[in-house]
Amino acid sequence: MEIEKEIKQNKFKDEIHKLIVNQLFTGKWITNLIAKQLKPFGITNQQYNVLRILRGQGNNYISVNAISERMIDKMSNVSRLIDKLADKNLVERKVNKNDRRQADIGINQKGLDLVKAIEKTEDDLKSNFHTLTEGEAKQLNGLLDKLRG
Amino acid sequence: MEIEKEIKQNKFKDEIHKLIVNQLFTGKWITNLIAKQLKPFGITNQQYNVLRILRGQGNNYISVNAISERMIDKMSNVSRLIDKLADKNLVERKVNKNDRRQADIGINQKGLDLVKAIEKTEDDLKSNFHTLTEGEAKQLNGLLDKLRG
DNA sequence: ATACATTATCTGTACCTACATATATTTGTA
DNA sequence: TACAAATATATGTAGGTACAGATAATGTAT
Repeated sequence: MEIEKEIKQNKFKDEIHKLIVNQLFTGKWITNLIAKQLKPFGITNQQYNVLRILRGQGNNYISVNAISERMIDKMSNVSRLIDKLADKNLVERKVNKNDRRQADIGINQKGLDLVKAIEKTEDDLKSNFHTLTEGEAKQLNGLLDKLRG
Repeated sequence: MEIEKEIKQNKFKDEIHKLIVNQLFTGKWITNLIAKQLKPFGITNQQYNVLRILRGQGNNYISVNAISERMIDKMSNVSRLIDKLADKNLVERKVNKNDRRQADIGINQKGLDLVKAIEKTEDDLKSNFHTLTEGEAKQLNGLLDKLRG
């Protein structure tokens, strides 16, 4: 649906203003789709983002900082996200031997199993995105990259 | 910058997966730009969204529900946002005479002055978006609308 | 070796979000 | 008219965000 109808605004000052609103709205739309996907698994978007980052590291533990740098939302409070994941017994945390300030984090088997289970529902999520052709998706990716400069 | 570099991920499963991440990241990027713009004025993104909606209604008061329908983030808790705006003396709230369940909200002079002051900083915000031509912005808007179906 | 800056993480606080539930009022209907 | 359903808003709670500041360990310049 056109953004004008989504928020009942029939006129924008200019194309940039419309783009800002459209972009925010669409980001929110996707966030909500993912939240719904994750809800049955008792996990939040940010927690899932952390788990996937950790899985991407294989058996290596990585620092809180390294996780931050890889997150979609860099401003997430990773310390407390890790607390939550540790409470749920999905990740392990240990003090780095060379630098005792640093906490190294790794995903455990339970965490890996959870990510795998969630990934089985990926098709459901992706079905929301079949409105675009592969070419259009590429074009959109290019424009977003260009937008951010 | 390419999304791959922004989050240090060198490969996505497919174009859709990349698009999801890119879209979320870009939404967050804009949200943060706006938050920075608003910070000196002591107001949050959602509060600003409500104030602009109210200003768009001229001298008419509108219901909490009507505000929700016009918000970028429909899930915002408008009741409590209005509480905050009323505490800051930027809006007025009165019970609807025909339907006493309904709260009608309107912006006052102080609120209008604040919106006006913030709008004077719009050029700063927009300067972040000059990476795209007018045509590309239009194209991007079209793709976003199409994405959501 | 000591003092000072830097770095990595954690904690405190105010605000926002998502969802469930509560309260008050109005509407529809037997 | 009475009463259940629907509607409009408000509240409670768990989690997340943004930012400031605390804590502890490490690095560096003298």
